[in-house]
Amino acid sequence: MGRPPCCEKIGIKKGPWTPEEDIILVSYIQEHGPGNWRSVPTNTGLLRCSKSCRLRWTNYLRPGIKRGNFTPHEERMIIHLQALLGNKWASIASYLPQRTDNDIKNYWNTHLKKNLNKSESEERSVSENMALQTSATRNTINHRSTYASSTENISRLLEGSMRASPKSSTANFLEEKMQKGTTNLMDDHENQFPCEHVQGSWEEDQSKTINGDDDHGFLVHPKESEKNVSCDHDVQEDGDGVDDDHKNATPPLTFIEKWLLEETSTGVQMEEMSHLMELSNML
DNA sequence: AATGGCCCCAACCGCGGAACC
DNA sequence: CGGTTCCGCGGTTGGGGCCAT
Repeated sequence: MGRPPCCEKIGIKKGPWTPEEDIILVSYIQEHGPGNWRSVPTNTGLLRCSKSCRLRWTNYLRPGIKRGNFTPHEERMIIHLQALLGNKWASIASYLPQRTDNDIKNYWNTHLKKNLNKSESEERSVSENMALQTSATRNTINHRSTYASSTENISRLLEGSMRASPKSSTANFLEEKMQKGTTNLMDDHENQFPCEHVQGSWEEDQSKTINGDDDHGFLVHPKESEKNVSCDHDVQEDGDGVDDDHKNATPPLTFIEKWLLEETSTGVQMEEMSHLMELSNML
């Protein structure tokens, strides 16, 4: 006999998650920590399969997720990493720990791939840098509100829920939750996951990060992360990039890591980029 | 105001490898 | 060791929102 079945197929709810379900899931994970997804639907009473719970958590509810526009720096990183790694979204996401693989995949499919194809067909001689600048400009003009954190994210969900429907008992419960201080849910969360962007024990193999601001985010590859876990801040909107700790990181850096370090501190020149691409092809 | 088309993204599906018994 | 299930990943899609007409 192997493991017992994940979940009953019958009676499983599909489709968008409601704020109530989100709260139930978050509350449960706060208490028990992520993992053992099979037991989540059973213990919470959620009519969702374990897979759906895991997906909802990792792609949406997990602390430290940055939502909204991708910065030009993130865009560059994705383009580079995609060129180097292919469609290994999970691997790419490990270099952008505030973003989920799903987010990156979506962004690639809806924005970057389109832009790259377009610029390729229009004029192959025009540098990629130009295309990126155009894209970055569009980004700043056509910006959407950025979810600063999952806290705000859930707050929004809850607010929407309150407005949309007369107060149910669940809604009252949720509102109570929200009114207890500044979203106690996430305060508690902060206690349980003191470093939001570091997933720590619940996903040991996830990358641990040390962040700069949007344009200068700094990160450490998973394999080096244990030494460099830092919990000094939430999702940052300021800071200026590489700090001394990282410069002093002793383990040998991979090619990509080296490039990322260079990239974050100096910006990428197109010649360097093409050179790097050549190098990576040779590897 | 109504309608249709397009865009975007959250969520689902299916697969492969890992884990468990 | 083989069978069964879990977990994570990449690809795909459904539907809501936005915009032009």
